[in-house]
Amino acid sequence: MMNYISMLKEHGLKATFQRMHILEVIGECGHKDIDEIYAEVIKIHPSLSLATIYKNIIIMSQSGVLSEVPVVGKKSKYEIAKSDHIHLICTHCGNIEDKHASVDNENLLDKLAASEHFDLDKKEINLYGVCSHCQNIKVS
Amino acid sequence: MMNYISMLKEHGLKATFQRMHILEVIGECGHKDIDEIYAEVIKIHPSLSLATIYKNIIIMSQSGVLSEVPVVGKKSKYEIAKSDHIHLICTHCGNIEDKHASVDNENLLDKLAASEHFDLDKKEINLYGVCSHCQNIKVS
DNA sequence: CTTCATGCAAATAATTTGCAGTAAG
DNA sequence: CTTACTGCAAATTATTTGCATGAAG
Repeated sequence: MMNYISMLKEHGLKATFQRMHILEVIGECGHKDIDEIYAEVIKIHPSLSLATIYKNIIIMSQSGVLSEVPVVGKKSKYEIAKSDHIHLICTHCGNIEDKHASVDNENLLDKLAASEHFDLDKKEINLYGVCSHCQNIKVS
Repeated sequence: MMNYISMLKEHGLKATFQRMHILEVIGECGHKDIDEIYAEVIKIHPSLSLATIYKNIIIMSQSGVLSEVPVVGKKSKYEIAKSDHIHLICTHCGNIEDKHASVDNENLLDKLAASEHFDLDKKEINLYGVCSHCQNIKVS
């Protein structure tokens, strides 16, 4: 269980109930877009406005509390910021699963960037396909 | 020089002047978003409407003529569809450069997907950072 | 206290749609 | 010819903003 209060304060943001609720939803549900986050959050905090969601998703992404996962053909999803990893994105159900990259793999990308004199900040590896769960649904 | 006419027909789309102009702009300029594509296209075809750009970007992406490159914090860019490759995305100037992945690297991702019983369709590897060009600008 | 965050409503921007007219095959 | 495509304007959806109020530190 993460401590969202200190996470926010370390990034210079006040720990409001609204932010806590947004982080709790994202922390539990994984990768969700703005509308999904809003739909979940108002269940536990009905008066929270959509404008506040927008403002906070933006400021928390910029300050490094959240990270944005842009997805082909969909609205961006958001997750609690963490070390680089691979997203397995199901193009059938839209579900996203995290996979931590092998060191070998990361090194290759680091080397590529270094050889290009590219000051690498973030590696985004998104794998699109159909998850095993959806393959079963399709068959039946 | 690619043949956009046959490219469109192979995907079941009529080869209109509008589509040809959109493809020419994307082919020459590389990765551009909707607004940039529109701004370029009306230079050579002033009557082409923004709605037509939208309709065509969508249908050409769905049919596999174009592919969408979603970018953190920005509107998606579009490129002529080609084999999987790595994008070096400069977070300073926004420029995107293509790099073809080493076979070693691709295999690792293939294996990861296979071990998860994930029916892999598209590998998206986006490297975000500052390109060598922008590093020089920042220093000066 | 003092500053920053919220919530509303209103403004703006982005995208989609319907449909009559046109062009492609 | 026939079907698909375009362009316009209108509708819809998405996102941002200003400002008075309220909460956090």
